[in-house]
Amino acid sequence: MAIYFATQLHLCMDNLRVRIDKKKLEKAAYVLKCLAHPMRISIIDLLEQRNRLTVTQLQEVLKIEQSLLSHHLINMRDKGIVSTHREGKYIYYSLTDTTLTEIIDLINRGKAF
Amino acid sequence: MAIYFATQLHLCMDNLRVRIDKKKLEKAAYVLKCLAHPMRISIIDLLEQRNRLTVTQLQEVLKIEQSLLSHHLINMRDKGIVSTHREGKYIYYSLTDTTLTEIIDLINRGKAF
DNA sequence: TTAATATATGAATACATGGCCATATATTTT
DNA sequence: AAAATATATGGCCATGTATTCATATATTAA
Repeated sequence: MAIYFATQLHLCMDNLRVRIDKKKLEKAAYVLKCLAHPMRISIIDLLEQRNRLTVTQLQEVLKIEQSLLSHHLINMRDKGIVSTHREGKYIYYSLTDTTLTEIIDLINRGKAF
Repeated sequence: MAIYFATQLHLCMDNLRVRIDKKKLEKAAYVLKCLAHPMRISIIDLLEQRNRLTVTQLQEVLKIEQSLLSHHLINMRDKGIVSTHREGKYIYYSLTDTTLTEIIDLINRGKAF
């Protein structure tokens, strides 16, 4: 009876598969890990409002230490979430993908959040 | 000149604010942290397909060690991402919020991922 | 009641991350 | 050229996370 049930479970799972391939799973986890921080979510929210901001401008709004902000920004840049553009002594940061703002919007509405 | 520019930046940032309140930021980061793992993304993908699955069923598809899967599931349950329901010796896991599947869908389409 | 199955828990360990500080580099202003 | 400004980097430490292993608990089957 136990064997029967187990077999049944087994059969029943035969056509169930993870639909996302391994590479994409890893990339997604990698990027989500980067989203998963209050400060970085804030940065995304700010960049959504202004398109591009310098480190100093972000620092002014976020009120955090310069090097900490820099670490966060470079983390985000390394993961392809933001891109940079230098203009004189300023470096402008902007979002690379609107998917992120959609995720933030979802978060703002979701029950789980 | 430098002072003028700095002042200008300052003024320009006056009406820029993070639009998400602190509590929500923290909750979002907390939940996203939980999404940010290949195994847990896979679990969400599977639960989206079947509505509810036992640990054994998940284990069979994911081919990972029992206690590791258990740790992941309990992590997800603690964060309100999944809920459980016991039936005899089986414990069924299911998703609590469709926001998550929307996020997974976004991930599947987004450039950044 | 004993054995088997399903699931959870806890300790141990390795590794990653966040935050802080000091310092380096690039650019501009004086 | 020197000082000031904007940004990045690297070391350090504390804390968090993933994984494994051993063991515990709950339920059902024998």
